[in-house]
Amino acid sequence: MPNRILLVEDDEALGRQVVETLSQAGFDPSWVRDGDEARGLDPDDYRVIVLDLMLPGTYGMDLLKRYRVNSEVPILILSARDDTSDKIRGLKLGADDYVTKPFFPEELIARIRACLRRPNLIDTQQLTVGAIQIDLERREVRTDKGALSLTPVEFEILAMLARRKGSAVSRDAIVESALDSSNEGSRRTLDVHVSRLRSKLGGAAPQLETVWGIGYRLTDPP
Amino acid sequence: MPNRILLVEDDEALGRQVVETLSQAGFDPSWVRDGDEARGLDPDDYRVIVLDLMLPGTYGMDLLKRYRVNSEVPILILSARDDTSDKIRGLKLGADDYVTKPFFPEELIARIRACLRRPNLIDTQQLTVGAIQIDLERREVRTDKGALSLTPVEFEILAMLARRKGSAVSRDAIVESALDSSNEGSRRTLDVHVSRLRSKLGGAAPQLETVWGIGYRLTDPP
DNA sequence: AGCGGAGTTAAGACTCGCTTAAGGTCTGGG
DNA sequence: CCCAGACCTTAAGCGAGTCTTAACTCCGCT
Repeated sequence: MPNRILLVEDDEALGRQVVETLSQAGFDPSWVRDGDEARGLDPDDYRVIVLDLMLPGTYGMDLLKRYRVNSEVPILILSARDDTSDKIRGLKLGADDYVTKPFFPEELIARIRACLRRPNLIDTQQLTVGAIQIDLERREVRTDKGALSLTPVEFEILAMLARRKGSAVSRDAIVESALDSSNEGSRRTLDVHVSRLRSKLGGAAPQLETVWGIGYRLTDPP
Repeated sequence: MPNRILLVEDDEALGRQVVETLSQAGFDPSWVRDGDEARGLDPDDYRVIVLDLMLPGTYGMDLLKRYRVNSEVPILILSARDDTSDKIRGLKLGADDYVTKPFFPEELIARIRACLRRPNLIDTQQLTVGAIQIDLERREVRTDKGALSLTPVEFEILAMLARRKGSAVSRDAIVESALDSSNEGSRRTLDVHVSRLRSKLGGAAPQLETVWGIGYRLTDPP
């Protein structure tokens, strides 16, 4: 029972994906599809609870309150990007962290690990990679030298790499997420953006590594 | 009589839903379907009044005024999403808070509880961002140079940014919350309002930052 | 060496946002 | 009933910021 995680998620596809990711990461996920079913469970049977706020039947918020009455288990909520009010209410009601949909599985894992490490913390959507700090909420990037002014494309590229910190990301994936997907023109375009990104990153530039034949990778310095 | 709530709502389905939610939450709701009927009741018999502004017969606004003449009971109004002007008028006439339709039952409950907790305060929230002070109840904005006279749209924009102080807010989100959503015409309209807002903000204008390609952000000065 | 992927630079096209000015609508007063 | 004022919207011009393309150079692998 060391790594039991409860996932409350009604979306079939997303649920399956998360369960698989969790398994691969060494967790032992239980997946419950609706709030009414989740209501009967004992939250203390789990190390972390991942809760989608948009649920049929018992609403997620309701469940959150219910669990918090007599349990201190870390609760991580999933919410839609622009539903700020829900996030706020969720955190006020005792959630420990939130992840905004859509998210990369790696991001969720990282947050869960963070929950386990230091129960009851964190509130801001910040990614840190070495000297690079990315505030997704403010849409701002800073290094030890201060804030950078990045263009939208540069920001997207960096954020994407940071979310998958440490893993190599293919050029195609980056192009698809950060550039106008309609454009399948020159394959040198990404190079240009990365080039400028590096020059703006200054001393932190070496963290943005080229993975030859694949794409790029953003890593912590040794 | 501890938790009597008066609900004035003409929509059958919505009314039923709210009544049920209120009951489950431990309140004792009375449901009246139209304004004329509600007019005869004594507002002080209730702890909170939930009032739909769109009513047949006596208009909701009328009822609101009438109640406010000789009662301090907290009044919470329901209004349609884009009916900003109604909300504004309602608050000016002494409503304590508003909930925008459609809403989650939990949200309504939370607001009612808030009303009970701090009678007549709810929307007294003052938002402060650097030198800018926003009084949501008085609908007044002041900077270190004194009070500003903002138009409804300008106020809405500023309030929205202030509620999400520090985060970048998309143009779409601002337009949706502050402008008539029916209008999807010129996308330059927001620019004009922001421009005028900045000039009225004077020295505090730099706090209203442009986030290129995204929207705007209101921040504390460093 | 040779090949192809990656980096750099500069130029042009394009998008985005700010401003000013000109209708248009609504409201309250005369 | 009309007028004046306040407000919102639309339009158009401008400047600045950003993206893409192309051409060339550089680098790593075989």
